[in-house]
Amino acid sequence: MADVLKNNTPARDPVLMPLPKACAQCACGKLCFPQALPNVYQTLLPLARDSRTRLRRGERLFNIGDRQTDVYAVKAGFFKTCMRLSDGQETIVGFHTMGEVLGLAGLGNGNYSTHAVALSDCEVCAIPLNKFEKLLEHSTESAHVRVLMAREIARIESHAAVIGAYSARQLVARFLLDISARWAERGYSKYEFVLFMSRKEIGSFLGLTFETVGRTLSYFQSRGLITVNGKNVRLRDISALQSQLIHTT
Amino acid sequence: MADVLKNNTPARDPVLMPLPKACAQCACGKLCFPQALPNVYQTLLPLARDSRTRLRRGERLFNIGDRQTDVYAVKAGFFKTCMRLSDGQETIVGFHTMGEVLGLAGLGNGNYSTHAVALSDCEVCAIPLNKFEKLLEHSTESAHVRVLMAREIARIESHAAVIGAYSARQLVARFLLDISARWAERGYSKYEFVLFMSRKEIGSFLGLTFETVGRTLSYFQSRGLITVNGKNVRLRDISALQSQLIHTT
DNA sequence: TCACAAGTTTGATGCGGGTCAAACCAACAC
DNA sequence: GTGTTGGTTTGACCCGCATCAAACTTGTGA
Repeated sequence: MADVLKNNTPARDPVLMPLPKACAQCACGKLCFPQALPNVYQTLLPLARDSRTRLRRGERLFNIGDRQTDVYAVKAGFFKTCMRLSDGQETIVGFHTMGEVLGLAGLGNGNYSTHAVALSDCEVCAIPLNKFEKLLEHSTESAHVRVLMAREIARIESHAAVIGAYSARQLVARFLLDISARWAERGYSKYEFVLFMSRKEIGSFLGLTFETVGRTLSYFQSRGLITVNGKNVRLRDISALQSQLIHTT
Repeated sequence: MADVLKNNTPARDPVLMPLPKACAQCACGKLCFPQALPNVYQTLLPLARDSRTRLRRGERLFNIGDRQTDVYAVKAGFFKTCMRLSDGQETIVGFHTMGEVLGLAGLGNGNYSTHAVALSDCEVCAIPLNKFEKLLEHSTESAHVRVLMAREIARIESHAAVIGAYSARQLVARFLLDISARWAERGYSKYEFVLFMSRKEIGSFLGLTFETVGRTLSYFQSRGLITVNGKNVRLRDISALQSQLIHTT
């Protein structure tokens, strides 16, 4: 939780501090605050409470409804963000990994709008809200945050549209391709990866049951499109997977 | 009135020109750029290309993929925003009415991420992007736009979660209650309203077929929860509708 | 005004995916 | 090691919603 984090940032105006070039060296590279904004690398990390905040698998970064204290950049590991529906059940609205920023939706009313739970051991930059807002007084950084938020809107809109319109096969195929693409962006193989979430979590994200997710994976395997072994997945025929997307049953 | 408005707006900065008080008089009132930000009423409208841009039913405000030129505030009428899926079909991702801002998602890459189509005759403020960005150099306005975007993220996240998890009855009940609440916010009756979209459009938004939407409305009517007559709806038992949301099956 | 297109309602039927169940496996605590 | 818990796979069944169809209503344009 945010409270346990220690503030070790300098006392002077943090926004304009010479940077420890930690962002530049960070494994997230350009993914976190992406292209065309070199200044951000120099301004973000020095604002963090602690550039090495770690969470263990299962720990929560923040809770829905809690007063927002920080904005977070994921440095390593995987998170899920969850929403609680009116009937009490929890639904996953996103999976997040290195280079992504968590907590932006909380800027709407000052409370986090989702939970964020670590799916693996994680490392984040926690940027206290007041420092973050200080950063946003600079128009370049401010514009950049708008870009991040706008992308988030477009991403979720597309997800919502797809959830309502696609079949289980289409959804699972799209999910695998999405993971693969994000993996490739980070320099890993787009063909082989480890799912960092359970079938149940995939199902919750896609609006399916875990049995259907598992069955669909088995189906793809039986057709030679992928190889699955537990959480290990290998995409054997990406274009065939892609063609699953356009074919209405 | 003009004097009041002049007071807090320095004359030399073009962004903060004394306003023609149109925003203050606008029917959107506080809904457009909501509470706690009086300055915005005074700065937004003067930036518009034309404070009386009108569209007729069926016209498009912008198209997906087009280079973004403006951000829009809806003054009157109803819009839908649509996304095109990889298989070519179009899905509705939102309905929008007076006081809501369209085009914010386009700030992500400079292109509109959805279509926006007028469902009725409409009137909008079209604010050219360069003027909008000028406005955003002021930290108050910039923060306000972040609030709008953050709310949009939370709204769509919740929509995506619900689409995947709710049954047809739950979805339609929630939809009616949502319309009702937004209607009430604008000073109209929360009990009686005219649906400004077709069954097919509701279905597209909720991930259902138009037949299922119609049947569900008929079902609610048969149970005395609502009265439907074409596009005219009257909510007769709001709490019973709300209880539809929590009851699984 | 009429004519045609589009939207709505209701019914009949079938399938995709939810539900229930059982066996198996991996992770972890002790 | 052993027990426990949670995740995975596969099968059997069935229900909610999609699909197909037909009759009807509403809207729109000449």
